[in-house]
Amino acid sequence: MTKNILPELLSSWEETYKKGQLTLWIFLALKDGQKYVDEIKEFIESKSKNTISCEEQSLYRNLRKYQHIDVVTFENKKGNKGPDRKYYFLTKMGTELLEKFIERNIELFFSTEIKNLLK
Amino acid sequence: MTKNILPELLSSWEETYKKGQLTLWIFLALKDGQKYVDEIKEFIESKSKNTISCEEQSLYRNLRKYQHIDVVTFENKKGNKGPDRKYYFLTKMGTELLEKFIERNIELFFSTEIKNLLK
DNA sequence: ATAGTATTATTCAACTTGTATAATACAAAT
DNA sequence: ATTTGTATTATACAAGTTGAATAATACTAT
Repeated sequence: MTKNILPELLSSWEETYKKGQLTLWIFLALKDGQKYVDEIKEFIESKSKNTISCEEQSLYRNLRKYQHIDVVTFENKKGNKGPDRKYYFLTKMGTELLEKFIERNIELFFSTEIKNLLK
Repeated sequence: MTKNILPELLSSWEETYKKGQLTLWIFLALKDGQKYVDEIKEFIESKSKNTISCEEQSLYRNLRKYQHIDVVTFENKKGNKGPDRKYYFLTKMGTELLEKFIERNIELFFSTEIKNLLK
């Protein structure tokens, strides 16, 4: 009786696949409207139908990186509890960056040829 | 006069974004029919409209990895010149793996919600 | 012999995520 | 005043991938 290793393979593949997509998801979340970390996480997981999950640490790291290069910035707001929340949003450059990225990949996202490959 | 760093940001982002997608592209290439490395490379670059480029070394490494776990295998064939070419194709498990991956991500690929986000 | 094609292997740099751990800050409840 | 819970920042390591460079091998055709 041989062990079925497909589920392991699949999850390890998906873990790798996810890498690098997080930035796109974060940007989409912020394009949708300013959000703080918890909301970004929730946005990504629900919109991706739980295909993309992410640790908050990854979000913080990612957001910090893009703050440093003036792609993302934030605004303090009071939450229900605890200290102020940082509501992140895209800067002008961030918006342009996202647009350029989408523009460059639009064929990839929507091409019927790709769809056929996936069928 | 400030330097426009958008192109740099974009290409560095895309480099990261690409990581992890290569496996999917290789599998799609092999699903399309058995191919040797040069053909796989050409397939990926043309089908992705040059959005995804890849070094042959990456293909070899990737293929080797999946050979070891019985997801990909090959068949020797003579080329026009040089030594035999290895024509790679998916094993039964490889085919199942690809199907499971697509099945799990199908909503992500085709969801109209995602499309709207990208608009 | 020589040149060209195809493959395998190793190493380093660069990057990202997951995970763990720790520290800080502040608000509200007790 | 102390404790609890929330939100954030920081650091470090493991694991994984690609790009790039380099080297070696094998085989064919000229």
